[in-house]
Amino acid sequence: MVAGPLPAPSGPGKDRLRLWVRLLRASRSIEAELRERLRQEFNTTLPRFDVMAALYRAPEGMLMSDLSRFLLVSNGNVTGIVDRLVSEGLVARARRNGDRRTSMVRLTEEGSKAFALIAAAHESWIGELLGNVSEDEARRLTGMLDSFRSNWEGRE
Amino acid sequence: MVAGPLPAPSGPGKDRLRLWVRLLRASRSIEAELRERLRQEFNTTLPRFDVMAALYRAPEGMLMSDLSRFLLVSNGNVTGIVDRLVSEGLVARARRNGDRRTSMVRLTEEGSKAFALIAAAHESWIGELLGNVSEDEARRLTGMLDSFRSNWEGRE
DNA sequence: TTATGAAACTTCAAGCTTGAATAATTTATT
DNA sequence: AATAAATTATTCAAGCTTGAAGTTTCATAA
Repeated sequence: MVAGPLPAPSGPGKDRLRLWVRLLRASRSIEAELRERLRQEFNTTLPRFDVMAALYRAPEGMLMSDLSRFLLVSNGNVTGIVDRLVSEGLVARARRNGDRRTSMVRLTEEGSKAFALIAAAHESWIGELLGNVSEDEARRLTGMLDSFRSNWEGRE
Repeated sequence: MVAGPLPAPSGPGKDRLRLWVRLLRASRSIEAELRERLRQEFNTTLPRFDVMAALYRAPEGMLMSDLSRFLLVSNGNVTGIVDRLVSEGLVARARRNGDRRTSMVRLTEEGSKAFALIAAAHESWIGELLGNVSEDEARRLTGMLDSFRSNWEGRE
């Protein structure tokens, strides 16, 4: 699905196909670089960073199902990642009184401190990796992607 | 750092960070939808589709290392995916006279026919999923991503 | 030639990811 | 209350992905 070294395709719909290919290659390139740096500098992974980032914004904690919905991944997936974060002492599951099926997942104090460090590095990496996109261009692109998202939501 | 409803992040570099988050969410949403349809309609996966797409554009075949470089994935990864495609009869490894370390990987006739069908569906799915991005907007976005890519390449 | 190193590919362990199946609990219905 | 249905989370098998280590082959040079 990634673009090829051959004659540029043309015809109806080709512009959108080409856009998709560029979008995918860009996000894969950046993701790969972030993954590499997270591993080298902080000995962690992108999925763990994603979970911690979500929890960092929710000091009161999140349900497992909130996490999987927010991160766009499956329930079983989150279970495994949280398991590992718990075993590293970065995250804790807290029993709830109301509903015994669920538990609130939140960062431990150690997890919160660790994340703050990683997040600062992460933000500067993004600034570097997207350095040749001007802030103005970034805002315009973001706007386009927002309008895409608003039309996307409500699918399924 | 007061707890509570999180203010939209602001400050230097926040626009790029926000752009990255949107980019990632957009491509993950679309990828998830494509994966689901490939599974339901064609009983295949996105990585297999990617490999077949690359080979479809190279009738003379590709080396394993060409494939992994082109697809932005590791060598060992491609080995596994090609193994499965070979066992399904969609792809073949052909010995080369010159260099016995390598083999040319190419689509079988069956693989080529199968891919043509899937690719047609894939393109129409993209047209649908990106339907609310106008062709003109698609071209502009593509242009921005292209300029990003050209600055990106030459890293590492 | 023979050693040395580089290149192409595979194998492996660990982790990520999914969809399906299951278990536990809560909510709704009768 | 008793039953049925829906919700929440975990478990599981299969496949994807990586980085590192290992194998085979080729290229270079001493």
